[in-house]
Amino acid sequence: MVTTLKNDPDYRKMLRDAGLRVTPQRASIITILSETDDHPNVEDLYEKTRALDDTVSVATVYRTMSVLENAGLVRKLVMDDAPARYEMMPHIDHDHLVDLDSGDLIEIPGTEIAELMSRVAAEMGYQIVSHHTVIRARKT
Amino acid sequence: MVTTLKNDPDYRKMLRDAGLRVTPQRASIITILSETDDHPNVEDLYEKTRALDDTVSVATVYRTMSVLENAGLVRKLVMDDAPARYEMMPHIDHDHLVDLDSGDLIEIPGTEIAELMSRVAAEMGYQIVSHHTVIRARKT
DNA sequence: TTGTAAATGCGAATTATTCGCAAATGTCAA
DNA sequence: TTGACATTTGCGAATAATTCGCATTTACAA
Repeated sequence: MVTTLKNDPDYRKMLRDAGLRVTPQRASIITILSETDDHPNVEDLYEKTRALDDTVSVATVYRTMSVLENAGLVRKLVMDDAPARYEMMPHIDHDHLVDLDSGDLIEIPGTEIAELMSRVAAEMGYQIVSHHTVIRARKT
Repeated sequence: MVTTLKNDPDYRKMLRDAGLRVTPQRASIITILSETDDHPNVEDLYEKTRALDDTVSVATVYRTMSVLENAGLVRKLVMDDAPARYEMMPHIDHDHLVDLDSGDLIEIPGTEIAELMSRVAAEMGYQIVSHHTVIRARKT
């Protein structure tokens, strides 16, 4: 069973531009990840994608995330004590905060932090490729 | 073989204040971690500690890092694709940058980034417990 | 000094992730 | 349109980091 994919206008181009083949599995996975507004881990992603396209395997989800991360299309959020989570690379950058009581992962709006990091890195003679910031915090 | 420990004036007090027992294994591990200026992972730490005190086991190194992290005495640096690394909680906060070409982990001097994060978190109604920032970058 | 909860070592278990390989398939050039 | 061929895939086995279970030891408060 492979239901029709909601038409993401760009995923084919995105893949092509990155020199990657457009496979049905990649299309399904990207569709799911794009339509999700939380930050799924591989297991979440695998289950949701399966409901749409039962030709995907867990290994392919892992491989796809890895390949898309290298292409700069996906961001991996490395957690302290839980499997990694993923999001489509946002056009407007943001960081992440884990609410230690609820376990929720919240996006921090605004680009201030990323901008400051770039500036500081530049002062040290570096250009940022990616940054993983996870702030662990509690409501005051 | 347990050679004499270099006398760290405070580790006993640190542990006591955190409600933790002072064991020889903890003393050895803390001594090693305090005297190291790089950011060892558990394996590094285990090997170096062993040379000083062969009563420690890997499991205890893991447990000690976990317990000290919860007590706020040690910071865990979660890496993207490598085992976690550790440092004694610095008095002056700093962030970390991985040089993607050399693999080196470099400390970013200055507290600007941490201060900005606190401010932004405060605006969202949160108080930061800890933050793990690893910037991946390349020399320009 | 002693009773007891906490900490330890050992090795087995768990969990996330990667890998090897044979089969399938996307793409590009003719 | 058709091959040719490198890429990608599924599967299950392998690996690597970390945690756990349990019997034994030990720190330390009383």
